[in-house]
Amino acid sequence: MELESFFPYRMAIAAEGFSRNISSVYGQTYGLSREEWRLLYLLANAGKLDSQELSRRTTLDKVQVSRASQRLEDKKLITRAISKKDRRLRDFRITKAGSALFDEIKPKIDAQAAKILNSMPDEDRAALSQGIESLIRSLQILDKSKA
Amino acid sequence: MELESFFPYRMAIAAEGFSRNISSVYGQTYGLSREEWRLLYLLANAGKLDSQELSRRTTLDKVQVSRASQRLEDKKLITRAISKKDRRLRDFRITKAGSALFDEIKPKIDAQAAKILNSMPDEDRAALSQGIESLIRSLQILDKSKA
DNA sequence: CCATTATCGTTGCATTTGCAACAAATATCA
DNA sequence: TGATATTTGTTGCAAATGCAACGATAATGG
Repeated sequence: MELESFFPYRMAIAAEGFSRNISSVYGQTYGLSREEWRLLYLLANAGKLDSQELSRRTTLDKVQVSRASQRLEDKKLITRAISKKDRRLRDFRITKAGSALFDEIKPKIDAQAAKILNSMPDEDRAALSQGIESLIRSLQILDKSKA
Repeated sequence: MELESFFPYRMAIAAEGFSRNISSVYGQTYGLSREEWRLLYLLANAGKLDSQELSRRTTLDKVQVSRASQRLEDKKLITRAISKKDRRLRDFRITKAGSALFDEIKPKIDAQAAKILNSMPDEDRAALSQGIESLIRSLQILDKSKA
C-alpha cells in the first residue's frame, strides 16, 4: 500500500472522526448543522460579513451559504440584507441572540477540542498544525492555477 | 481567536479541500461516491472482508456500509454474502470487474494526491503525516474510553 | 448609451443522507 | 434449555444535499 493512495484515506479518517467528535457538541445539544456553526463562528468573530468575504473564508459554496444563512435567520441568530455596494450580494450580521448562543457554545467546543488535542504529544500536535496549514496553502495555490 | 476553536475550523477546511480535490477523480469520471470508493479501496487490498472488519477500518456507519455495498453490488464490482460464522454479518468480496476498475482508477488517484503532496515542502508533508496518524490514535483512545 | 456577457443568490427537483424502527440472529445467564 | 437482552443489517420517512436553471443585478465593450 503506497503512501499516495493511503494518505487520502487516513486523512479522511482523521477529519471525519475529529469533525464528528466536535460537531456532536453543537449538533446534539443545539441543533446546529456544521454549515450553520461555521457561519455563526465567522460572524461572531467578524460581526458583519458580506457573501463575498464569506465564501473567501470557507469551502462552502453559494447554495450552502444561502441555505444555512436562511436557517440561521429563521432562528433569529443572524440578519440578512441586500448589500448597498452591490445589490447581488448579501450583508450578514450576527444578532444579540446569535452572539449569546455563540458565547454559550464556544467554551464547550474549546473544551472538546482541547480534550482531543491535549491527549496528543506536544510534538505531534505542533506537527499536525504545521502540516494542515501547509496543506491549505498548497490547495489554494493549486486552485488558483486551475482557475 | 484561540487555537482550540480555530483549529477544528482549519482542519475542516483542509480536509474538505483535499477530499474534494481527490474525489473529483473517481466521482466525476467513474460515478463513484466517496463511500463506494472507500469500500472498493479496502476490498481491493484485502480481497475479502466481513462487515465487522470493515467497520473497524472506516468511520462509515452500518447504514452507509449497507447502502454503498448495495450500490457496488448493483454495479457488479463486489459481491455480498451472508457470513457462515455469524449469519448477521456479511462477507464482501471484490469481483474481477471491481479489481479492474480499481486498477484503472488508482494510478489517477495517486497522481492527483502526489500533485498536492509534492507541492508541499518535504518537512511539512512529513509533519502532516505524523500529525494525522497521531490524531487518529488519540481519537481511537477517546472512543474506546467512551464505550 | 445600449446590448451582450458575466456574476450573484435563490429555487425546483431528483438523489442522498441520517435517524429511528424493525426483523433476524446471536449472546447471556438463570 | 429457555426467556431476555444485545448485536447486526436493512428499510421508511423526513430532512439535507447537489446540480441545473432562473431572475436580478452589474460589468464590459462597442
